[in-house]
Amino acid sequence: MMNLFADMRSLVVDCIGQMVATGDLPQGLDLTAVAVEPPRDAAHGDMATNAAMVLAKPAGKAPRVIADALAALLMADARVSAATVAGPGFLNIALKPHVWQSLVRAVLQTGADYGRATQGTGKRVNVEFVSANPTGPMHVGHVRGAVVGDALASLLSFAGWDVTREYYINDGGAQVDVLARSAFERYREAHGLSPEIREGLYPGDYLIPVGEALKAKYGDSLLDQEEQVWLAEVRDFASAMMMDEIRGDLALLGVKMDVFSSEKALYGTGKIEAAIDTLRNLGLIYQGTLEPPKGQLPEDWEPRIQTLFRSTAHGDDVDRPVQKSDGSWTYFAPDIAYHFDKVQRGFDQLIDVFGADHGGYVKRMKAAVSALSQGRVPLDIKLIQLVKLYKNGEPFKMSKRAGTFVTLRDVVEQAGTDVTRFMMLTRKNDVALDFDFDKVLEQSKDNPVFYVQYANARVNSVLRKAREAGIVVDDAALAAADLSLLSHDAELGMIAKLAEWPRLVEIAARGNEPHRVAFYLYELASDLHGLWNRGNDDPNLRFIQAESAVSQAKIALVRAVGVVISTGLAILGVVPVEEMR
RNA sequence: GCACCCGUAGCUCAGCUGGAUAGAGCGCUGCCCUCCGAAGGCAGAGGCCACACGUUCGAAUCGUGUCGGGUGCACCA
Repeated sequence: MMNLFADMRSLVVDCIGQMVATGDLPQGLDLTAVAVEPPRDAAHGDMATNAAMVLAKPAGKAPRVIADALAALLMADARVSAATVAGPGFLNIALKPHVWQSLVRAVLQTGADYGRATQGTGKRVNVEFVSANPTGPMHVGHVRGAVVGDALASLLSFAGWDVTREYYINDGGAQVDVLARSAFERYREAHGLSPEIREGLYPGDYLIPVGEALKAKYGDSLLDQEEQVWLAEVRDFASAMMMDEIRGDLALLGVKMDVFSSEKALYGTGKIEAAIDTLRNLGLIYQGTLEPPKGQLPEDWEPRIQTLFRSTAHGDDVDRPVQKSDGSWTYFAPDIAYHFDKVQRGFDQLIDVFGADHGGYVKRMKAAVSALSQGRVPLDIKLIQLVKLYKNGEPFKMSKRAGTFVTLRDVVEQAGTDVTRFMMLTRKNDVALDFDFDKVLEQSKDNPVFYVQYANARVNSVLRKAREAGIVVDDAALAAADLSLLSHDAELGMIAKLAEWPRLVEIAARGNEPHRVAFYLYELASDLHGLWNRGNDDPNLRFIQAESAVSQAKIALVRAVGVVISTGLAILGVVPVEEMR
């Protein structure tokens, strides 16, 4: 796969090897810190390496001495046009134009696979995200986590990982009982009785259809029964309906899960016991009493003997209870079992996408996975910060349907799937994000979604115009074009941006940071808009020229940009538009 | 009180394993359509990268501490 930065790094490493062979450098050097990167300032050349500075100390030589020798060796390579030493020992490398030009051909030939990385090849990763309680429709808070999780999964897949998208249904706790009671009131309502939506129940209108469905199924047979009679059935019925609702919400966002795992399904199977026993066999389970929390003491605090997990042995601040004093499991216990299950399914890496309010949960979860996998499986937890909604500059927080919160459906119906998804990725996950309904629909540079889409539309516009002019612009013809005609600095600069794509994918995938893709696409779009407009001043830079061969070369570049935009947008789950309107 | 996250231009934010003169958008100034979409582009002004020490050839980036802001803190999920 075409990755110029990786190629040049290999070259640098080869040259270092030669210097070792000739005795100019000692053997056994650690080369992991040797990097080949785009220089911050384009005037410095095409690529820069820190090799001489990194190796200076272990080699016991001045960086510039190493750099000079390295430069001479690099110059012998057919791809290198210049290798100059600068500053404290940077080695700036300039590539011959044909190297850049051939990259365009490679992009056109590999198409949507250009930039695909191999760092995850042969490895399996599980990305757990959303995991909303099945007690109502998804709300704004879930949207960002859903998009980030889904885009991250796509990104990792593009980086070679075998990815499983997974949803953990929290259907085992007290809140599904609350759901059942709330639904029961709607069931009474369906029978013409006035519902008593007491404090603590879910008031949203979305439960009205659940009440009606209960009536359709059970008639009036549950009406005068005690709670203990109907609770379990109504709970299962209502949460199943809510999961259908949630699946619909996910579909609206374009998210497809591979696996839904149920918390409730863990109970009674012995899985929780097995997970805890595994920890016990490691000597990490004991009976004990926790210290009271520092600071203001809860009023009803009293020391209690509980079953504790020695999470402090794996980096946590305090040990955590897995069983309450009455012997029942805490929420943490099935979570341990669930993660144990994921470990046993053979994943090489686990990722959890949680809301920022779960920050206090991170250390204990990592401790559990570390213990259960004997340190084999890393768990990365991405905490997703809040989304603040605005409309007409005012905070926007009520929904017609749900009453107390804005639903995912509210957002997607107003902003559209593509806009919503892209906007959710315009911040890194641990920073709060403002989402302004007016701004995201605005057609201006201020709106990154529009800006990137506009660039893609311009690519298509050029292809369309070229066809009208009788120029052959299918990918095969463009790949066969005489790309040596792309010799202008502006064009070579555009290619350099395309060359960054594989590198960007690697960096983003390594850090589990899909937002980097969105930022890259914005920069790529900016470069294209810039190149486009330079045709105003310099007719030689216009894409469609009098000579067909010249046009083909220039259009090949434009098309290559379009390929990368499409590929990047696909990772984000955004459909590229062909034409603005 | 403790833990985690954040603190970069007037505003909203990028900044990968430490690298050369710290970037983008908005806003502000001034330019560019006889030209493939100006829904764009170019240029300019605007910074003690919260602060202080430390590590190093080199720190916005790593470490420690301080100050601001947010979030979470016993058998709740």
